[in-house]
Amino acid sequence: MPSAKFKPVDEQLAHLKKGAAEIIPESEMRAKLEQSAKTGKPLRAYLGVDPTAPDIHLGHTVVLRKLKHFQDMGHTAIFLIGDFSAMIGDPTGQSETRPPLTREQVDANAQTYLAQVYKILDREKTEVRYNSEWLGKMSSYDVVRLCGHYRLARMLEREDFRSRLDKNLPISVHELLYPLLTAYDAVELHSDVELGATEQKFNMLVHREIQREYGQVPEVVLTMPILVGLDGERKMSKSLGNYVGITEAPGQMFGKLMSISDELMWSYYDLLTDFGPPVILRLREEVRAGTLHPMDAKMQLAHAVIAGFHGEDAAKKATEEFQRVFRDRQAPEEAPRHNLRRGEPKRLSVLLVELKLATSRSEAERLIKQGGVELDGQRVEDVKRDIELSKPAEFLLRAGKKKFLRIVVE
RNA sequence: GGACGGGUGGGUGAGUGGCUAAAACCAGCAGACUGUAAAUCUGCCGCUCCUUGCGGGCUACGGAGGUUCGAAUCCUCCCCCGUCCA
Repeated sequence: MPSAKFKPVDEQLAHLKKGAAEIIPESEMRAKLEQSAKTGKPLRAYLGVDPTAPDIHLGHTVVLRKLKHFQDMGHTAIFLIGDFSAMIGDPTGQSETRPPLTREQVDANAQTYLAQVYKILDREKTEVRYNSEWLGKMSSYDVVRLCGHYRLARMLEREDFRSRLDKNLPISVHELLYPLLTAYDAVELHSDVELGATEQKFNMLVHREIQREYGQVPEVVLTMPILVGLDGERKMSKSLGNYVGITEAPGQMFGKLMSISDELMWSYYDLLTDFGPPVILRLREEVRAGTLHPMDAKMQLAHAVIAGFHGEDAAKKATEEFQRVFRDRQAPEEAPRHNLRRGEPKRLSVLLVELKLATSRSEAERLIKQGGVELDGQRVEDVKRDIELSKPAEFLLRAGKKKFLRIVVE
């Protein structure tokens, strides 16, 4: 007899599968959902993060959004901050040993993280835990005992370890501990489901086995694909500069999202919006058939993503602004203002540098030569153009496609 | 500790005495085109000065010296990185 508390199992499962790379094993996921429906007991789903980077970008939100799905369906979402394990360093995907973080770095990162996480998760319903709570208390004996539950050969099955071993690259012994310690998180949390990016798959599979060793029913592992960055090639990451930060201004986000390739937008639809698979499929069909312009599809995507972080109004405004500036090539509604004092006429190229619209005078002149500078909508042709600053005036300065400044001479 | 290989512009990476501000590719920027800041094409892509020119000056090939009319290129010492051996 299904509880009124939860939606039908099939519906839940379909929702959870959206965008997911793998559910391991899917049959157990279904069984757990059925069990929970029967008993009225929510599932405990958790996501563990290493607070290694202070800022969250869209790439991180993929898996957070999945956790939110569990939350929305009435299950318990646990956000686990790996403050202890981060000090050890996850070897995943690292070609070399990562330097451990200090306590201070970890704490600071954790705080910024949480503040941003609540843009997606419901603060009231989220159980936040820190794994130092239990890992910090373990004795050497406890650790040794934990290690006794896993075999070296199994550990070395992991691709990263294997390839490093093959290539004679160093593997620190403590790196082997990482999956085991985080496995203990799963034990401690009595988790039913663990979420993670595909690169976490190995770790999470170890977690299952350790849970079994500790007499628990193993969790189901749900992996999400890695979000490809704006360049369309590499994973989204801050260090590669191909990211959209979730605290960025709506206009900024819109522009960045519009700059992704037409092909990439479909995976963004999948991983970053709540559009259902049938809807996305239909959009895709329409674009292919030529009845929907790819630009429109992309604007809709940008709108949806931005609405999630900044609200419907801001998203709408960003959309209109984009159309105005880039599609219709008009001046933005509100360009940032900049006041200038009256004075001697000034060389435009010098002014551009002072206003930080160009980094050097050479660059400023280059920009003018290439026709990238406009004054009140008039392209500037003359590199030696001087700007009159002797009396009060106001004009709109445009440098390149994206930079506008309303200059006020007082 | 030993042997060998290597350090070039934001990145990869060519260049082994002048024609090299330094190939090529990527990234970045601009223009054109498109109802996109997609795609594509073209151009630009160290700094600076002016008379904006296939113009002048300065800075640049790990660091410091040296050889030379002239060095990223040759020599000396130093620093750093990688691979293999112990």
